[in-house]
Amino acid sequence: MAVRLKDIARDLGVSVVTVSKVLRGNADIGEETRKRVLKRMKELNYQPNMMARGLASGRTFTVGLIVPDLVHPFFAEFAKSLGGVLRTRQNALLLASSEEDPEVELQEIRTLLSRGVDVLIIASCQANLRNFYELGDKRTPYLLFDRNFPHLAAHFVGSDDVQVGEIATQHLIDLGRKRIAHIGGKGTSPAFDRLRGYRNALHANNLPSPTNYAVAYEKTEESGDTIGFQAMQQLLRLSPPPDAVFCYNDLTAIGAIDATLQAGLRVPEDIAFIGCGNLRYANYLRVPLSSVDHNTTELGRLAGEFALELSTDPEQSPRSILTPSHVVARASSIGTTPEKPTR
Amino acid sequence: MAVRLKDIARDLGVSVVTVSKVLRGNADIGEETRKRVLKRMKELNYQPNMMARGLASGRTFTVGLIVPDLVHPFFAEFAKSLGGVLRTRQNALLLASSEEDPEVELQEIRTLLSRGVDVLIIASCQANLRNFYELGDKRTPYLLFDRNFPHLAAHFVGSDDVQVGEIATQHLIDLGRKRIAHIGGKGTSPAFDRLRGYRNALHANNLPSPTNYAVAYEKTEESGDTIGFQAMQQLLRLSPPPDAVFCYNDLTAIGAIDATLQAGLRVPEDIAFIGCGNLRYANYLRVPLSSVDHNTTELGRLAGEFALELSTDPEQSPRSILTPSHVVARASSIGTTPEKPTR
DNA sequence: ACAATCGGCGTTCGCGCTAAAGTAGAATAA
DNA sequence: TTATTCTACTTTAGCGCGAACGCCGATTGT
Repeated sequence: MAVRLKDIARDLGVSVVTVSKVLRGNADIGEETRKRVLKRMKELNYQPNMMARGLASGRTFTVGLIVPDLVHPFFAEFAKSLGGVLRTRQNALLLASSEEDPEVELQEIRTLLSRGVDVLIIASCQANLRNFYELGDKRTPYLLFDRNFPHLAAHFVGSDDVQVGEIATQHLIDLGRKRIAHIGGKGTSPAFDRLRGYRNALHANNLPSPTNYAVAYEKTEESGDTIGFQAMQQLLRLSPPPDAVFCYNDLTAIGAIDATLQAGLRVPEDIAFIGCGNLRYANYLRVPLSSVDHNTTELGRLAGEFALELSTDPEQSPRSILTPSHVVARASSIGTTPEKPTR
Repeated sequence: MAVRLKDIARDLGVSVVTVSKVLRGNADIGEETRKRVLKRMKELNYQPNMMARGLASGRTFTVGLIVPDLVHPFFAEFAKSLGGVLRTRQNALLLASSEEDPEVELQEIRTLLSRGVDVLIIASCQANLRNFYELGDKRTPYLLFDRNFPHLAAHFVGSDDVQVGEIATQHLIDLGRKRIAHIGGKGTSPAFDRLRGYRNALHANNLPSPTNYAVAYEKTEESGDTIGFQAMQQLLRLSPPPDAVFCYNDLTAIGAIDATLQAGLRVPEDIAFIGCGNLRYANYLRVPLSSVDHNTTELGRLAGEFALELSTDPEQSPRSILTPSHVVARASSIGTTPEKPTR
């Protein structure tokens, strides 16, 4: 087995607790003893057994994260950034994916709780709040991200999605577009809020917002390209068709642009597009894609700080952190590719 | 606190061990008692405390995974697939990212071991084998993936990268190309093996393989586009320049194609390209990109099965599982985009 | 009839660690 | 002096579980 406190204590002729105290930086140990213990720990390459520590102390220095889809660049980047913050503070990340399935999500919540995570960060794929009631009677604090439940008093970290909808739409308006459509998502707070932002912007500029210009689909995250393609075909049949489209995400935009080009129209001359997410490859697409960047790395960092705070002090009143997003303009809206690739 | 075995035992007037035995499906419990216990477990929504179980039994039903980069689609997809397999078998996934930094990797190995993972799966970013010596004296079995150390007798799961190099190069040869270059990676086994496959294919077809046609760079994973761009500019200065290029990955290919187009050449008429990884967006790029698909989901599944096997039976002699890859041809090599998007 | 067996359950112990409560001796205070 | 307070430790008592073993009454075999 690995080295235990007991081994170090035996070697040095002190008690296990003394060694444990040195490990945790407890004040009431003499300088002499502390040095001897630390020296021996290094020599033996001691690593504390977190299970034992967790059992005894109730803290595991582990944060749980549940995302709907690991492959999605947004969640992957968030997880990466979060993991970086946790690592510098000696915490581990226990990561699970719910595959956009509420049943799986529930199971993963159980799994993580049974592993004793100190905090649970979750982008829930649920419509209702069932799973969180179950969380309620536990001691583990949780932190929602990306997807919020307005009626649940919970900690939250995410983009300001109303603002996302506003700046994306405003960008199209600023380019002189008048008939702006929206291909949106369904059933999640970002989808809802971006739609609201879209409407806000149209209203603020006295532009019409015909109801058939705003369409909403499910599964925009997994198969956005197909959905964008179909949705755009639908929008193209309207008369007049839109001259600009704000898409829920980049994949949707890619599909929508595809449909537009196949219909013999030009992008952005006939129809301009903007997506969300600022995909890594946005600049290398057939039509380089304008997009709203969510500053995901910063989001992950903030979530990490917040989570660590919650793990030392779980009893805080609910707090929301919203980060601002910004538009990255490329050919799909402004028509000329910038000299330098923009990220 | 959460429900414990003790609570159930008290409620039913039996001993804790009896309840524990029911939980684990131990044979020597009467049908009557078993039913009562299971019923009460459901009522109280009992979840075993994995830390306690881990301490007492030495098994945690947790698999650790360390990848160099979570955001990389290959690793993300692998992790997703692996996590799926583990979930169906009641195992959890403890995920860490080494950020391509051997120091971080070492720290993450320690972290995961101190959490008592039953198996450690790792795509190491190390050149030497230092970290694994440390692993050696522990009891935890480990499973390398993607990146192998030929001189280390270890379990391995990954693509057959020699074959990857061969089929990619053969694809270009089959299209009639004669001057085939390779923009490769550096310092990892896939980079080395793909280069070997490339050479094999050229040799088997009696084609020349000038040494300055095979270039190798580091950091191809993180900033492949930039590297591909620069590498291609270099290759274009040769005389004669190549008429086809096999790129280490898709991002490199994207950069290389960019350089080619900027030089006023046509893809694939003047130069054909093939990458590796079969990026989700490969079909939507300026030039839809031909690529080698690694069947990552299957790879993750196999790794999951292997890991579970190792966790129940750690003392196996080293075994390697290599999965075959296949070419997905798109415009960057064959010149015409297929009707249906191919994935 | 009596040992041998077996199904069904309980007891004991300890995994590696920490929180809390000692304790012995030295220093300080009244 | 004698009580008080520190300092630097040690002892005790679990955290929630599982492995190993123990035990008791009922059945079986001869």
